[in-house]
Amino acid sequence: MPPFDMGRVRDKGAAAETTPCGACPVRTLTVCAALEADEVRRLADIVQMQRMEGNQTIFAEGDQADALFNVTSGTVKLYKLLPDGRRQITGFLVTGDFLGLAMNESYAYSAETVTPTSLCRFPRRKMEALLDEFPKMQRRLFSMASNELAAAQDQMLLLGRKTAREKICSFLLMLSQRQSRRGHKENPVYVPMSRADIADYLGLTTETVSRTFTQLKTSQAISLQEGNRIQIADMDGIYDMAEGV
Amino acid sequence: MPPFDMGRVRDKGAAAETTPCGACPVRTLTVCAALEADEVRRLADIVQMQRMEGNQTIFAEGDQADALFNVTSGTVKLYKLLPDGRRQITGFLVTGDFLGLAMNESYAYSAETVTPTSLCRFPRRKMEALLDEFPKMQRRLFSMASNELAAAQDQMLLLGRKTAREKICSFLLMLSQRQSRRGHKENPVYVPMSRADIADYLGLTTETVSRTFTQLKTSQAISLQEGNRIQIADMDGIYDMAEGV
DNA sequence: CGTCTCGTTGAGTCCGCTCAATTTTGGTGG
DNA sequence: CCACCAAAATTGAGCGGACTCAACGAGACG
Repeated sequence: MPPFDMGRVRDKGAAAETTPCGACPVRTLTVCAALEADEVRRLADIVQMQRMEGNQTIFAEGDQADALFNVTSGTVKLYKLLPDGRRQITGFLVTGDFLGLAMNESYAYSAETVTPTSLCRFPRRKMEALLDEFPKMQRRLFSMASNELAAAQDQMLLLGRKTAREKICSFLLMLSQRQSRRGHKENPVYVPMSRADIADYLGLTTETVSRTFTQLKTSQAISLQEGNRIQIADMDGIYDMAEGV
Repeated sequence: MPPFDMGRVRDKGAAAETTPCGACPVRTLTVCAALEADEVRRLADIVQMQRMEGNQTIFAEGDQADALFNVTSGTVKLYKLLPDGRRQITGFLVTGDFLGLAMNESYAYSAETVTPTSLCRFPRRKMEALLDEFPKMQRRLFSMASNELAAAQDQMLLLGRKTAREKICSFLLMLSQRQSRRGHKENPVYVPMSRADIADYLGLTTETVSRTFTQLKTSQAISLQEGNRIQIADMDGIYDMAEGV
């Protein structure tokens, strides 16, 4: 056992922690991709690596927003709560995603890890100073925010107008497309989150999520595999069902 | 009748069209607020004023995105459609709001006027060139995108987890707060959009919207006034109902 | 005055929810 | 390696809130 174990022991890419950004394996996926070598070094000066287990709170809605994050591995969920405990998950972040786009002085949502996760932590003030220096980075961040906004609108369409089956199919396709954009195969789809998380993301209950998976399984459209993976057998069918065709 | 009637006749602030930006009455509300006088002049060089009646299409989802807009008066709705015609309105824009935050090469949603509307139209390429020149403006736009993102998350909570009554109450409060932020009274609330638009914004049907208004009216929480105005009689009660308390 | 659109109201249905009971999974210790 | 337990997922039964379908009323407009 090492003298300190902030979780680094299980990180195969631990080199990233000693040379924080230059050797970062996910740099091309994220904000940092916009930067030159010397700019990356400036970023490395202010960044702190952070590793967390699953189901840990990163920050809570209303907390003073004094840091931004970049997810370098793992999955994170963002959510908002109603006073009586009803929860809406507004997004799942994966490797390369930026955490902290929507915030003023305080965070507008809570963030929790789903799986064990590595984060780059940027103190907010220093980050803002850096943004003023590097318009390219600012631009990149703006473009990411634009994409987020477009995704948010898709999600509104889903929540407001789609049936349970359409929601589940859309969800599977979203995960599939996301992992293929990240350079993985589109199939099988890795689904690390619980039924409860899926339900709170899609505006359903865990029972309905479960029943809908069963239906899709029975109709041979998908098959559940080990390790939280789902094989989409009938990709075209799922596509059509996602839009109600 | 004037020789040309692109709608200007009904615009009391028609001066804005002759000195496009310098004299713009809503400049402090929007992107342009970030700019110096000489920068505003540069912006004025590329802007076109545009006036439209109600229920006109500004652009459609999938159209090539070659312009951005600023709403200088009136109300605009943004929406997405499913193949079978189901519609989700993702937002209502009013005076000072920026139109075109979420887009790549093509628009991610359709935009239609609700009431007669004035727009500043910015050709996209020229706008992008200007953004590179004026980081302040870029920054302002980023900050607006952040706010939009936070609002989108609130809307997801509403769509995914709130009941019909909670949705209607939240909607009224949103309109009330928006108009008080614009310097108007918080009450009565101006509601220019149809029941169908409200329904498609809240993920309900027109019948349910109508029934819920009737309930709130019956319970003395609100009263409908002439001119599409709604008086919130029990502001605290509506607040509580908006969050299910 | 007739027509058309929009909003309201009523009656009945259904999809997804609630409540409850199993079954399965994954982690722990013997 | 297996037994045990708690947590998660699945399945069942019945209910209810919002939907569908339909009728009716109220303005707006020609």
